[in-house]
Amino acid sequence: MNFSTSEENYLKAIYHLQEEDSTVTTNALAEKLATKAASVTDMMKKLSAKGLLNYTPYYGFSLSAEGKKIALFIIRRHRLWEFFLSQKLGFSWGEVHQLAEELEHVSSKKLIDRLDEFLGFPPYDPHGDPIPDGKGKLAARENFPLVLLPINTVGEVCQVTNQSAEMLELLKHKNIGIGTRLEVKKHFPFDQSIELKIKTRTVTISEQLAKNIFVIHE
Amino acid sequence: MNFSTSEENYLKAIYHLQEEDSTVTTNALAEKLATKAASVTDMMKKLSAKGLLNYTPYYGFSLSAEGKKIALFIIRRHRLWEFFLSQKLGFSWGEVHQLAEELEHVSSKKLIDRLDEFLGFPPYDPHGDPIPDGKGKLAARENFPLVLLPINTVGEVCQVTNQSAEMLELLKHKNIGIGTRLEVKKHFPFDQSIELKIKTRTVTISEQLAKNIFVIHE
DNA sequence: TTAATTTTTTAGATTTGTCTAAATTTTAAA
DNA sequence: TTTAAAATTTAGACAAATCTAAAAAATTAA
Repeated sequence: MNFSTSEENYLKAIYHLQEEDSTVTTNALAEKLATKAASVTDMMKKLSAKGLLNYTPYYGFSLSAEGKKIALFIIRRHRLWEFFLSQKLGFSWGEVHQLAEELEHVSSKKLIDRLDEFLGFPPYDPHGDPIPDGKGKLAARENFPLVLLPINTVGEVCQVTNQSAEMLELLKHKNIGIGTRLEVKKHFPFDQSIELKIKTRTVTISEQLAKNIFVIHE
Repeated sequence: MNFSTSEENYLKAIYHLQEEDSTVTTNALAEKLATKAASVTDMMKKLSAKGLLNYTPYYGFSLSAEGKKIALFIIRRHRLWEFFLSQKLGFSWGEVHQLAEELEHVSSKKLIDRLDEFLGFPPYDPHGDPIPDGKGKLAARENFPLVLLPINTVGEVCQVTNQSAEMLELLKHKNIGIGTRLEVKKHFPFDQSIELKIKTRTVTISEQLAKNIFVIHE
């Protein structure tokens, strides 16, 4: 089945709100979509009639199994485009979201599967959010060495191997610790050093150091 | 200014019809867009009010300078996406058009300029049609050696250098002559030989031969 | 547990793009 | 040059998605 841009935006928004609360209210959704409660009710009836929602008037709604499946495919499209924009076209972290909002509504499954392949089946988007695979499955959140974090992508430091005093001194000097959120800005091929952005600071670290820092996407 | 998908489709269709006839009729446009004459008239009033058309009721219309400029930018988006789909995602000549129809309506100028750069500023799309540059200029139609024709791209043989009897014999055998339309399917890195599609046939030619065949896009 | 407040839904209007059917204008034919 | 045919426009209706204002239901507070 095929859905309008508006229907897709509603499904996606409901999915995201459900991550926090399993049942979503009319007002919460209206705020998220920058629209009015009355408009939400209208759309809920429509999506409900299509079997994408469990909806009890006055008591909120949640995605049906089918609705959730569709939402995940929309999110898949969104995050793959974000990855493309960031990695291939060099857009910054902040710019990709808005553009992906538009691209995500081009719904050809074949296009998205080819794009996925072209990008090397990335498990996370530049914001660190997992990208549903061709079957709608989300990658489990795993940690991996900082050197594998793609350009323009955000990670959170979760582990540091090699706890020598020398290394800890260096980390402290650069103000990097467990929980630090950092974004990879550049890889220098000459020495494999990496330029990071931490909040507003720009920091360069050696390959040796990067290999010992583990991050999770976030 | 920003335009709806529908307005963009009308502008593009008028541009293409104008290539054949400088003034476009209501019925011709209705047929091209698979819609009704009455709908066309409605839209003509709207585009006319926006200054994109020269419109005399009952006497057809043509794009204003501004309308033409916008049409060229839509065509730029369309053809760049076609090139991307063909060259990067491996879609065939026949598949790219429909997908590009959807992608072309994502209108961020920055996105398209970055895509253009990423693709290496291609002057022609896979159908051989020229891609307007960032200023809306179309490449002049030039001939170049077959070896430079990108994968999944159509060219028309327009010149054959080295007119030795041996070469002409080979060309005749492969049924290639001036005016032959061919599509490049594959480059084999091992010997630089090229696999072509000519109508429904698949033909392989050597690098040596390909260097002597000149084509124009289209 | 009743009244006040908040949330949600309904009713009716609006905009965009489309349609059919009727009216108008132009073009072609007798 | 008048009439018939074809093309175009107008008028009025409809579907999708939205809005405001009013009504209905649920929640909270006295």
